[in-house]
Amino acid sequence: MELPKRRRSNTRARLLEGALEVFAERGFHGASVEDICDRAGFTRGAFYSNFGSKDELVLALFQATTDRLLEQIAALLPDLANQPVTLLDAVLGLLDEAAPDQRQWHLISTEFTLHALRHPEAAEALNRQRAMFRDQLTRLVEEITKASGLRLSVPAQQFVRLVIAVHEGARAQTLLEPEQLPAGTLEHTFLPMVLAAVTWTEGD
Amino acid sequence: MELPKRRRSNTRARLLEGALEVFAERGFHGASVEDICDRAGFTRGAFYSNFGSKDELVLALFQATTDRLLEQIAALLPDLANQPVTLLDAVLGLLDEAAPDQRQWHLISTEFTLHALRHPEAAEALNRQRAMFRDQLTRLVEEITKASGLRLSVPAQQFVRLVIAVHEGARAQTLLEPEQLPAGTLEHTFLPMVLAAVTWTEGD
DNA sequence: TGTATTCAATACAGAACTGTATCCTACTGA
DNA sequence: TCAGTAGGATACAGTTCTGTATTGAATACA
Repeated sequence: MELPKRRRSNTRARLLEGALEVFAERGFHGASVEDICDRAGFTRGAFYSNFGSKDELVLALFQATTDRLLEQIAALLPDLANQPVTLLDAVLGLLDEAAPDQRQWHLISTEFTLHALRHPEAAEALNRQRAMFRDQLTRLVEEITKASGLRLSVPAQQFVRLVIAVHEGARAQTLLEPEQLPAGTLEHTFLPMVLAAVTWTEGD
Repeated sequence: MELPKRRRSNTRARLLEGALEVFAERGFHGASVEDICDRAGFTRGAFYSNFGSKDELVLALFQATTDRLLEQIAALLPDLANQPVTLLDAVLGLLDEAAPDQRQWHLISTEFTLHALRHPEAAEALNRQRAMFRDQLTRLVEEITKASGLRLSVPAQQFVRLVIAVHEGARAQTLLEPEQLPAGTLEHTFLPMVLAAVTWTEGD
């Protein structure tokens, strides 16, 4: 059973790209459907033959963004787990490389988060995504600790939550004051201390 | 020289209150001037005799919110510095008590932050406010450490930045998943480790 | 008491945005 | 080559929002 062959079209994808940019610039509510279409080089007609409404686009955009993020993580994981990098470098490197454009990613994901805090059904979707994300990181942490014969005195999941919290909190500060707080400063200054405190060598 | 006596009116203040609520519910762009007026119990006429535009209101709201926050901190500081609480309890307690409604405060301050990331002039104002806020916390940290004969191996300012980052990052996670991550978990689990690592007793 | 002033309500004009209905073009496959 | 169709463009109607002009009521002050 074959799927019906559909005409090749990247309109949808280009609209999503445009939306990503415009949302980052003006926020969800600040971006009109027309803004998005202009950016993508289409008219609103194209929009409405691909999406039912802006809300539907937001959902699709979120899904697409999530998929890409998880893909990128999946691609990065094997390297990180095998290369001789420290646990923290692996985790922090992943956080950075998975989202190349820190600024845009921060704007978009923060928008998503605000949206989710106001709309329970969006929160569910976001939480699922974030849970998958954390799970990936948690697995990475577990693999690396196991490989190097280390043990953690707290659940790896909890440690990952901390790393994410520090990373996101620090990122906001860095984006606001790039001069005063270069990217990664807080993470690299303080997380090693935490790691040292929760880690001990097997057989102790 | 006396200021000209003006008729007593709290319309402006009530509009600001309404705006705070509506912004928290729908975000800046999502809230129309009419929404705000409805919430405050006025018509748009009242709005436009008090503010020139929504942007002007946003600025005023930010200023008012900032003033109140700094006032509240100033009121809390003396108690905290003198009472026999630990350094971390003092700092974390301040962060919590200064903003009673965590959810609303998070929504509003995150909105402000997004706005600032898109508008340099707003970023300046926000950065000034955050700098004052950090300075207050830094002073608190310095007073407490000095009083208890402790020293820090990192600048107090840097430590404060970390606490804020963890607090804000953790708050986002907690608001999204209150069950999975009760408020304060990450802070109270990990920050003591950091503090232990950067602290030593005078005369060592 | 009467006049001036302040400020919120009302009424209105114009702009922006959304969503739909229709048209047009280019590709598809027989 | 020629219907059929997918899908983007165009045109339009309705709604919502903003900002201004005017009105009216309450207050301050002479």
